[in-house]
Amino acid sequence: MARTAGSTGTETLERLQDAALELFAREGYAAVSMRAIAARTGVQAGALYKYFPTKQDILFDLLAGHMLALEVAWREDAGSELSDFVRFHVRYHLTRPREMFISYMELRSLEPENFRRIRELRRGYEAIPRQMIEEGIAKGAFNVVDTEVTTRAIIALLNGLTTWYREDGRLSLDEIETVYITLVNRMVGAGEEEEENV
Amino acid sequence: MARTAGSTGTETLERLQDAALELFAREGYAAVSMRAIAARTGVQAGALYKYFPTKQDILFDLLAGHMLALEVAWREDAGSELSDFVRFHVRYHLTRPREMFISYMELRSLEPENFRRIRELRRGYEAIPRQMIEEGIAKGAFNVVDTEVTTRAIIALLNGLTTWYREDGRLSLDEIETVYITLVNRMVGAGEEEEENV
DNA sequence: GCTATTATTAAACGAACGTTCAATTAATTG
DNA sequence: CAATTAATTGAACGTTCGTTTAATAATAGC
Repeated sequence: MARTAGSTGTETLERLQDAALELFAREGYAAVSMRAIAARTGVQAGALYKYFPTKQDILFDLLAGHMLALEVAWREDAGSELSDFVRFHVRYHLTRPREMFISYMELRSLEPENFRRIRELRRGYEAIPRQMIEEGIAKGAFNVVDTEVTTRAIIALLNGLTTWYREDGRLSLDEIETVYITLVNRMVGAGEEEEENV
Repeated sequence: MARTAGSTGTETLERLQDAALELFAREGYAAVSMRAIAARTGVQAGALYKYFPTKQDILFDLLAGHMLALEVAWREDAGSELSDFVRFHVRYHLTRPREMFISYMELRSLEPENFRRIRELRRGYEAIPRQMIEEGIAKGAFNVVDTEVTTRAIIALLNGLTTWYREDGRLSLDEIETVYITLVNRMVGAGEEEEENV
């Protein structure tokens, strides 16, 4: 019962977070035990508490980390068109399916205060397409029946990728990206006569 | 420790199923204890086992019951147009938000065999819009970039209602229904020049 | 009004849970 | 190479979990 040969804090932390991400995505937060996370990390359960004070903190850190990285990534190659956002969103999330999955599936597993904080980050991110849609309507470039429902529907469409996308599927990332851009453009009534310019 | 005055099996079963539905929807299957379900039902935990052999069976019965009722309801007022399906789907689910929520959120909580059975029911139901889209394309009434991605995206859009719809929201059922029909019509490229006929 | 039958309680089961902590070894520092 | 710090073990804590069961009160059938 002691320190393991070759162990370093940084590496164990990385394995721990990857283990938690994988297990939370596969089984759901509530169904995953600290012992299961520890086993996948390659340590005993007690060792996890060197890195996180509670199980809840593991989840919160994963979700907050994802949301912050997402915002940073967007700022790095932000575009001004709604199609730029769709392209970015699809590409970013399809290369991180587990993060995408838990960050909308496990909101309910957050304690109230943590929930509020993640919800705020999420609101900030979703404000991006929301504003693009509103501006497009204001400029007359878009044409929708109801701004609010359309906005929510588009966000739901994008997040819904989670429920059916499989990395080993026959569909390529490019293909999905292209189709989603077309779908969203149609939903907002963009172009109208030159719609298919993706 | 005995039978409670005025108790009947049928009524307790109904309360039990409603309690489980409410709690599973709010907290998630894994986070809900048999004792919590019992408390909301108004009995002790042991009494639940007169009605279901295991906790898993409560969930399975809820999901299977929902899927079967859904299919029956569709057969009762089935239409031939994709917009008929969208109208039906939105209306049926928005009046049953808890069932809608758990039946796509708690698939992961099903044991393998139960999962397969519910997935089959779900496949059967989703075959309805799938076929409508395929036929629309074959007839030249629809125009899409990729059938498979479009179909999945529409299903994801419909199921995504779950994530943002709140019964106390400002949006009426009719309003959401109308917008969703328009959105789906646009996604499949229906009409093209007379698109807004809902 | 007795007799089955039905519905429930209360207590108990072992297992698993999240978490704590003293002991111990590996790596790092000077 | 000794002293310090970092990382981990393994056992234990009290609690809660899903489930079982004997006892018992309320109802239904004849």
